Amino acid sequence: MAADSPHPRPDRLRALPSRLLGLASMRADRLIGDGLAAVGARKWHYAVLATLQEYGPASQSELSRRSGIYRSDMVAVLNLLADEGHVERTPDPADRRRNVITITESGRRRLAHLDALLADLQKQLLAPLDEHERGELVRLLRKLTGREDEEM
Amino acid sequence: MAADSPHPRPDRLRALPSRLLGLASMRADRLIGDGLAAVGARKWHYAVLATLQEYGPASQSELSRRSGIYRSDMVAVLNLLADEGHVERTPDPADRRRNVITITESGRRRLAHLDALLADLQKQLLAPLDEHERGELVRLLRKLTGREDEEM
DNA sequence: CGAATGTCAGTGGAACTGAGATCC
DNA sequence: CGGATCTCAGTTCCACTGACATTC
Repeated sequence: MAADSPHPRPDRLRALPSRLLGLASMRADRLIGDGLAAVGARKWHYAVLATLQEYGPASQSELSRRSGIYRSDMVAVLNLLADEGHVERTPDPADRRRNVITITESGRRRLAHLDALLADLQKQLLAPLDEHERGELVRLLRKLTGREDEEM
Repeated sequence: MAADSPHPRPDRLRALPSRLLGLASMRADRLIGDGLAAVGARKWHYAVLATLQEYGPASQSELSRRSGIYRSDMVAVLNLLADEGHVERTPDPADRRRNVITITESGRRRLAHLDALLADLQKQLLAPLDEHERGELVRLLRKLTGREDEEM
């Protein structure tokens, strides 16, 4: 435990915000990823379904911008969601470059299911924090990522 | 928190702690990664050098446990650091399975340099937060990752 | 023409696994 | 012998890039 330098800063690693963020994020990813995998889903599927539900039908590029998924990767995600019947991909008659993506009834049910699951997983994730601290953490993270002014 | 009602609150994605953590972590990774790359370093190199400085010489397994890098990946990191002369890898006479890793003078200088760089990058990362909020964020993250009780 | 769209192939980093050789 | 250590090969996942044909 004894450091060997004349002025040892104890544990610079542990105090590094970037490192703490990485650690916390990795745990969250694991928890959420495992939870979703248990029902055969991935976080991207949830992201797309939720975005569709909240913003309505959209082109693939719009979906990309809104959900943060690259439009190259969006293709595979939509292929899967379409195969499962959670989403419909139809050509846009007004602009033949575009596909219009629409959530289906099956997709809505799937989303509701995932919503409940996600809520439970978030609870597990934030278990070490009390009620006030959870709110604070979310507030700070939103401020940090430049999203504090967006309406909830 | 998460609404699963027929009238969903806008932006469940944006409010998801796991997602905010991921976003913040990704930005931090980018910022720190780019900053370190600008001087030809990677975060693992810093992690290893800092761990050596604070805990003293150690075997590769010990280094792995302390820094969180997998044993398998540690090999490549140490190869690089040894090539650059920042670290010495000598067989342990007491246990010939082990290598004893020691930080060199050059490694100490490198670490000091990276320390200054890292401090600046953390400042940039936390720029959106005021002084008190930065402390709070670190405290909450440490509590979340189960590190709040370790001595600083 | 330039710009946007959907698609596919591929890169690079990081986390992780498995196995083999060596040694306690 | 079981178990730890170092090493290498390889896998999986993710964010990201480049290129291409089509359409506006």
